[in-house]
Order: sequence, then C-alpha cells, then structure tokens
Amino acid sequence: MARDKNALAAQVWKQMFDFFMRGAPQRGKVLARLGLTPNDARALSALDPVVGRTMRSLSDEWGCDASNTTWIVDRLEKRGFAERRSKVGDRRVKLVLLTREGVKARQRLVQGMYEPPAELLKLSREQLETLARIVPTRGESRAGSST
Amino acid sequence: MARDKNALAAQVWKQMFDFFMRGAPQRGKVLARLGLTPNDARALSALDPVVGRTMRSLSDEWGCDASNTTWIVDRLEKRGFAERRSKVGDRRVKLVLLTREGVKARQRLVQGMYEPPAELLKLSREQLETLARIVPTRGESRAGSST
DNA sequence: TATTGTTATACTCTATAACTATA
DNA sequence: TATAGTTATAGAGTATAACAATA
Repeated sequence: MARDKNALAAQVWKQMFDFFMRGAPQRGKVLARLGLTPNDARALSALDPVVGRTMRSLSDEWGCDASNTTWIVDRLEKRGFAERRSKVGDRRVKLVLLTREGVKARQRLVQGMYEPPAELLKLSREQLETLARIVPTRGESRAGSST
Repeated sequence: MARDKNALAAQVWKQMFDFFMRGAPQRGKVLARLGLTPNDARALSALDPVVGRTMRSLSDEWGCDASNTTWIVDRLEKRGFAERRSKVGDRRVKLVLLTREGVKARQRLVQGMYEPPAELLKLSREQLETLARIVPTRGESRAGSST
C-alpha cells in the first residue's frame, strides 16, 4: 500500500488497459453489425457535416499516406456517408464532409461504442461519480462541471 | 448530478474510452520502436515459455481462421520469439511456446505498453488508490488486496 | 517550382478451400 | 471418418512512386 507513486500509477494504467482490452470483442461486434471497418469508424468520428476536413489533415491525424486517405474516403463516399467539395479559395484542396446519412451512421456508431460494459454498470452510483471525477478528460477541468 | 445511473455509467465509459484512445499514437510508437505489429504484440502476450498453447486455442481466442494463426505464429518463429512442439499424447496437436528471446521481447513490450501516460502521473496518490480500487479487474475481487 | 490529391502498383494481412498427418 | 494444422490462393487494406491539376 505504501508503494512508490509511479508504481501505483503503472498499476492503475495496467488495470484500465486490461479493462479496456477485455471489451475489444464487443466493440468488434458493434462494427460488424454496422458493416464498418475500424478505419470506417475512425473516419466517421473524424468528420463533421458542416466545417469539413482536408484530405491532408486527415492523413496527418491518421499518420498514414495520402493515397490511403483517398482510399478510405472513397469507401465512405461510395456508401453515401461523405462527400468531397473543392475548397473555394484554393481548388487544389478538397474538403470532406459528412452527408446526412453519414451523420446517422456516426450516431449509430457512437451509441454502440459508448455502450458501457456490464462490469461498469455493476458499480455503485458513488463509485461511478468518483470515476467521472478522477478519470482525466481532454483539456477542460471537470471540477464543478454539472453536465 | 442526480442523473440516471445508466447515463452516469455511459458517461464514465465514454471518459475512459476517450482517455484510452488519446494514448493510441503513443502505443503505436512503442510497437514501431520494437518492430512489432499489433498482431505480434497480441501473440506475444498470449504465449508463455513453459505451458504452451495449441494453435486451435489461439485461433479461438483471436477469433480468426486457423490458417491466419499459422501465419502469425510463423512470423514469431522466424524472428526466434516462439517455437512449435508436437504434443506428446497426440501428435496432430502442436504446442506453441515462447523462446528465451520471446520472453525478452514480451518484457520489452509490457514495459512500453504499460508505461502510464503523463495525465495519470499527475493525479494524487489518493486518486490513484481510488482508481485502483474501483476499476474492474478480471475475476478476482480487489477488496482488501494489498499487492 | 511547390503543393494537393489521385492513379498505378506492389506488399502485408486475412479468409476460404484443398490438402497432409495423425487419431 | 474426424480432427489439427498447413499450403494454395484470392481479397482487403496499406504504402511508395509516378502523375495531374492548381497555386
């Protein structure tokens, strides 16, 4: 119990890691049910229906080659989930946006992927609230946030 | 704050999900540094140097075809990380075991993958201990565990 | 000339089907 | 005949290189 804090953090990380990995098969099933590959899911998550993203920025975010991004966006476009538009100021650049169908697909995806596993539902309300307070979130502080 | 418990669990799950996904690039780098594919890593984790696993049981655990398992184990064997042995009682069956080099590779992998992210190290000792208590672990109860 | 994105192509990973060897 | 595993082969996904269009 009186262990080095780094070792404690490592243990917690391992616990979270294993907990998360245990849910991998379930997430795989969600994707299979929706007929999406992991890449499709990542792409749906990265896009929006209004602002749009350039091919280049997607390649950078995904750390993959531009030709691969072309292929991934092609897949989404063929299924009617995304569309390309030439940018107004610079016609070399293309913006990729979610279509109405793409937004729906993304909603279904989020619902499935964010479905909490049974192990989490078994925890008490107090434990859940504690977790919500402690687990680090992106940027914004959680203290006092009531939403 | 006085929300439905399911909604609360969903929020916690989303938080953990996002937290975990944020670390994905770092884990990708660890694999790249060690020259391992995600599959290699999964295989190294599944194997041990003493008991051994049958090809069949690996296929089942991974939910992939037996031929794919052959290919994955071949990769490890070519790098000297694993070896096949015919089982004594039934010579149709093959046991896959980690070699000495394989054990070392698995150690390097575990060290890299279980390196806790900075966000976790920033938490207080109390917060870490709380997480260790709450985050569900495989099977065994955590209550009173002092290791 | 430099940059954005696509096309041509080869390589890696995965699955299905046919096969070998043991039981 | 049935089972464990491999080999042959085809398909999906990814990368590198050459290319076209625009700046």
